Amino acid sequence: MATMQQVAERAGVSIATVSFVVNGSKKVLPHTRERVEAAMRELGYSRNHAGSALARGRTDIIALLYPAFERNLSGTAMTFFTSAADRARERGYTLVLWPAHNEAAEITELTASGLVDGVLLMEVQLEDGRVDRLKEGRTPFALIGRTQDPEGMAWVDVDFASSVETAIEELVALGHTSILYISGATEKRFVAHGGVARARESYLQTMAQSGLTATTLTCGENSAAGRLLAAELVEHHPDATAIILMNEHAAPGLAIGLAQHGVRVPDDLSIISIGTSAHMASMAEPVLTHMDSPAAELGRLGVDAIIERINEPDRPLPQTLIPCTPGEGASVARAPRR
Amino acid sequence: MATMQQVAERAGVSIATVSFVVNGSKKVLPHTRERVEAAMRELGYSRNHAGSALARGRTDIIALLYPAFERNLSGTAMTFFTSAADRARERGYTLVLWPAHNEAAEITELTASGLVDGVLLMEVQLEDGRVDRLKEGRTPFALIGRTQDPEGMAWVDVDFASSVETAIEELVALGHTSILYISGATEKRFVAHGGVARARESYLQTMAQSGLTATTLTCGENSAAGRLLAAELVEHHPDATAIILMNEHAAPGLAIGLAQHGVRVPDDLSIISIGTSAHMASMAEPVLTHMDSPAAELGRLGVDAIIERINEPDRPLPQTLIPCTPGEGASVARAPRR
DNA sequence: TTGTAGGCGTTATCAT
DNA sequence: ATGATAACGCCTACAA
Repeated sequence: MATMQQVAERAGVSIATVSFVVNGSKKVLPHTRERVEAAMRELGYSRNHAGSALARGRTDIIALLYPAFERNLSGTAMTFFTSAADRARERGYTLVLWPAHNEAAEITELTASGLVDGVLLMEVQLEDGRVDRLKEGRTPFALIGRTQDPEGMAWVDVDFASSVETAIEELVALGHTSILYISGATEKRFVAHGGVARARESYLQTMAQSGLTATTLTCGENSAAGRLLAAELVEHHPDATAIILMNEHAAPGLAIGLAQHGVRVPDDLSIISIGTSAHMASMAEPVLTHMDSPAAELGRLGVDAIIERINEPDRPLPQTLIPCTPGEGASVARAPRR
Repeated sequence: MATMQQVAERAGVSIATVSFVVNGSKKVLPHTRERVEAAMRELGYSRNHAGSALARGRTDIIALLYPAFERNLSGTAMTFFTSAADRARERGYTLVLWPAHNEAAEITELTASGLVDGVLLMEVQLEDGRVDRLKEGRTPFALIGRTQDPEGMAWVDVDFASSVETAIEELVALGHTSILYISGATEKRFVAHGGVARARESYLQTMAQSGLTATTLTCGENSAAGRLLAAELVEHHPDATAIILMNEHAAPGLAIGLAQHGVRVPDDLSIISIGTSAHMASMAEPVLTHMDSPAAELGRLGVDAIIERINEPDRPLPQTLIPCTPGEGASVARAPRR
C-alpha cells in the first residue's frame, strides 16, 4: 500500500531515486541505496502493478489461453501448465491461465485491453477462430500446436506424425499387418484438432507406404466409450492384431472391455498409446506401451517462443517440433499366428 | 490501441463524455452517445486496463491460486476451474489461474502489487503457510477447503466428513464390519490436506461409534501404487470386506491388482470411492461406486464468496459446506458370509 | 549521482 | 448534459 513517494520521503530522496533502486535502472550510491532499501522494508513497499504497467507500456504478463469448453484435457495438461509457469517466472514474466470459450470477443477483450504482453494458445485446431482473431490484433502470440497452414506464426508442436510412424514401424517389425487407428471424438473437436489430424494423416500415409490396409475408428473420450469400442472391435474387426491409440481417456475401458471379451492384450492384440503420460498408461491392464507426451518441454519452449516474439519481433519465427519419447509398457507383442 | 482522447476528438466531445458512455456512469444524450459509439467502433477502441485500474484502484481480476507442486490434481480440477471462471465472468470479473509453489514471496508479490482484487486459494492444508501470508496482507481472500481453525475466514469446502459417514453407514447396512480406510500419500501432503484429514477423522469416529475396528492405510497417488496395495491387502488384511477409498488415482490399479489376486469386487470386497468424478470412477473395473465431488458448485460458490468479500467486507463471512452426491457404480455389495 | 517534471490512459469531482 | 482537470503510481528524458 505504500507508494514510491512515501518511500522517497522517508528515505529523504526523490521519487526518481527510489525508482532507480527498485528497477536497478541507474547507478545509485551504496549509501543512498541502503537508505532507500531500509525505507522500503520499513514501509513494506511493493511496486504497484497498474502504475508500472501504465508507465512502461508492458505488463510482463503472459496469458496461456486454454479452452474452457473441454471436458477433459489430456492428463499431461498440468505438467504443461506447471513447466510453462516455471519457465515464465525464470524469465521474469508471470504466466496466467486464461480460460476462454473459444469466443472471438474474449480474445479481443484480452489483447486489446493491454492486460498482457503476449498470448500462448493451446489446443490449436486446424481451423481456429482464435488464431484468426489473434492475427488481427497486435498482441504477440505463439501456438502450442499448429493450424492447417501455420506459416507466418510462431509455434511449438508435438511431432505426432513421427511418433505414429515409429509406432507403426515397430508393430510391422513384430509381424503386425492389420493395424487399426483409434482417436477420440468429442463434439467434432477431434476432426479439427491439429495433432490428431496430423497423427491420422501420418497413419494413413505410413500404412499406404507399407502396403497395408488402413482402418480408422473413433471413440468417445472416456472409459465407458472404450468398453463399448471393445465390443465393436470384436464384432467388426476380429482380424486386427494391433491398435494405434490416440485417445488416452478411453484406454482403461478399452483394455477392460477387451479382457471381458476374451481378447488378451498383448497376446491377441497389441496397443500403442500415443501422446500419453506414464501415469495414464498405468491405469490400464496391462500397462500400456506408449509414446510419452513431451509436456514439460512443450511448456518451456512455448514460453520461450512467446517471449522471443515479444522482445525480438524481427527474429525468425520460432517453429519447433518435439518428438514423443518411448514409454515403458506391456501392451505390445509379436503378432499372433493365424 | 486507440485512447479515449482520440475517441473524444473524433466524436467532437470531451474525454469525460467518452468515459461516461464507456462505463455507463452518467447519462448522455442519445445523440452524442451515438457519435461516441461510432467513433469507438471506427477506431476500434478498447479500454486500457492499466489506466483504468490505476484510476479506479481495482482491477476486476480474481486470482485462483493453485499449487504448482502437485503432481496430480484431482480429476475434477478442470471442472472446478471452468465453473469458477464462468461464474467470475458472469459477475463481471476475470478469473485467472495463478500457479504458486507455496512460497510466501509469491503470494506477497501477487497481493501487494495490486494486480488482483481478491484471491481464491485451493488445496488448502490444515496448516497452510499461504493462508498465513494472506492474513497478513490486505487483499480479500477465500478458501476452497479449510485450515485447522478456519474461523474468521471465508471458505467453501466439500463435506467429506458426512460423505464418509454416509458411506460407512451404507456398508454397515450391507453387513460389513471390517472396513478399511485408504488415502493418498505424496510427500506428506495428505497428512495435512484438510479434506483428507477430516475424512479420516470422520472415518475413525464413525467406526468407533459403530463399535467397529478402524484401520487406515495410505497409498501413492498412482495406479502402480494401487497395484502394490492390492498385494498388501491380500497379505495383511484378508478379513477386510470393504474399503473407503480417498485416492482416486490409485483406484484403477487397486482394482486390477485385486483381480489378479483373485479378489472379486464387489463379491469379496466392496469399494466406495470418495470425492471422485464419474469419469475417474469408470476407469476401474468394476466401475466404482462413488461419492461425486461437487466441483462445479464449489467453483461457483468459491467465486461468489470472494466477490462478496471484495464488495461487502462487513457482511458475515461466507462459510459453506457442500456434500458429495452419490454416484452410480458396481463396486458395492452385501458383505460376504464367512 | 540525484532531482524535476511531463506523460502513460482512465476516472471522478466540480464547474458550467 | 457535458467539459476541465486533478488525481492514480510509476518511469524516464532532461537538468542540475
